[in-house]
Amino acid sequence: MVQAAQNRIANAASSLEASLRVRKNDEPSQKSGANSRQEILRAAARCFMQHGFAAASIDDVARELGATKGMIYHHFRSKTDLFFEVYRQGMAINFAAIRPHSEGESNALDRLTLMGLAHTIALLEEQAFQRVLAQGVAMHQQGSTTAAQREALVELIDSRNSYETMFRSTIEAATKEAGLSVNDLSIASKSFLAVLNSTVFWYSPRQDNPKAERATLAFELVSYALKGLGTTMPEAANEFLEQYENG
Amino acid sequence: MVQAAQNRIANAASSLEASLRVRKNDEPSQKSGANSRQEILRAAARCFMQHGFAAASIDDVARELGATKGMIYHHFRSKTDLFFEVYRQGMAINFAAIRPHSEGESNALDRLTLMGLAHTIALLEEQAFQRVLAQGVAMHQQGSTTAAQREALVELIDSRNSYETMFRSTIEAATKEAGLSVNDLSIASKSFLAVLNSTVFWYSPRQDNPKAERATLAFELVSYALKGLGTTMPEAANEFLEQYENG
DNA sequence: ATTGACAACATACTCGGTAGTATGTTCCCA
DNA sequence: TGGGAACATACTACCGAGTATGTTGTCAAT
Repeated sequence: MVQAAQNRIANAASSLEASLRVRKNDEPSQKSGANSRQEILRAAARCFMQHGFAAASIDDVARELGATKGMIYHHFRSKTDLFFEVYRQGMAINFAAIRPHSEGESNALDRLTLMGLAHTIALLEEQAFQRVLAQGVAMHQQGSTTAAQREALVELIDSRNSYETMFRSTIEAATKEAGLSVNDLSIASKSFLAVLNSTVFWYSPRQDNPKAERATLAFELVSYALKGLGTTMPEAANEFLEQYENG
Repeated sequence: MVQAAQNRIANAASSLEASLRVRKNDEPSQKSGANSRQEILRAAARCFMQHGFAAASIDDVARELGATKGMIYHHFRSKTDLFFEVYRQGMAINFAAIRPHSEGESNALDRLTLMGLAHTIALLEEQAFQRVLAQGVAMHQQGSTTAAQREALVELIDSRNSYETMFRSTIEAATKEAGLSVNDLSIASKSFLAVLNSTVFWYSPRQDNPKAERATLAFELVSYALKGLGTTMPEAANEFLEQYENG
């Protein structure tokens, strides 16, 4: 089941990239088409970020698009479904960011470092989606009415757990390989991610050079998180960040 | 202005302790009196924690107390005011927890460690209030109607900033005294607190021995946070935790 | 070219929930 | 005994989710 959830998330990720590519190649003001769904998701992410799920209204999202409720409800069954899709997309972005580095042939510490850097940069580049993830799904445990919503809910929770497990097992491997000072693996994993995720609450992008700023911020955070595990930043980090700033 | 805010927060803290003491000495089922205000705050904190500010209704809070709206609005002007008071109380709890250790005559690293431990334990003991703090006040920036509310808002923000500054300056002092590996002081402070605060999102108390569990959890978290700064837990931690578990 | 059918919205409406208020009611205390 | 504190009850007004229906463009078949 977790694997199925991951596959669906991965599909959502690739369809996201596809639609983004389509939008670039199409006419600039193409209003119709399947990418309107993507615009809704982005606008919804901003609204949910600003006001929270309950306080954000469907009309707010529509207004941000210069549209009306009818459009939203043409693409999504309910406000809850819309929120879940935003959440899925956020998770898909994160999975797409770290997966390439979770299976590299290098050692575990390098993998962990690159995963952390990629995670943090994805966080900084998609703040809106990430703050929706930070809001969590706990609130919806109470009042998910339909069966499909409950199903979607456990899928999101599975996906989030699977994501954290990827970090935890990499930390575990690195602990064995490099002899880190990890006492409680669960607490260490939570703390590691907490450091990286903390940016969404206080980072506001500067104007001059966003890419360089994100790179240095990610470096500082991952450096702190690694020191918390009892190790230091490996050389592989510099290579990755240079590639990011140029690519 | 910041100092004034701190004083008012401190007053709220001592009045909290006073009312708690009063409740213990009074008859067990004393319904009337000034402590009903405290019960409202505790119930409101639980509701705001579970559903978030917007989704939690005044009737929910009243129902949790076996009362009705009229009682709530007899003590608080509006839902926003109630939230602000919960927030103030949460900050007051935190200030009361760490202040004794922020002015001890020991070295900066000891002070930082004890502040971190006290902060984390206060977090674990008052989850409801702390999750309200985590929700933040950003949402209310938009729609604070009355002038008094806007004033209260900046006071809360000042208070929060003042709290973080206490940690930041202690980290700065410890960096100079003990030569920590802190590059960016601001990022280090944010990360330090992020590790300690992360518990509110995933900690759920066990039944057997809550005090011991909190002590070990706080130890692990502060240990991680200190390693992130490039140092290790000093001996003063053990003394503090033993005193906590017995006192 | 015409028609019909469907997608992609906009408009107008219903309806339940909730913040806030206005008005009792009870009890205590001066 | 009367006045106010500490509530409960009853009511209003509004906002927002969801729905029902109208409108427009497009495309495909005939």
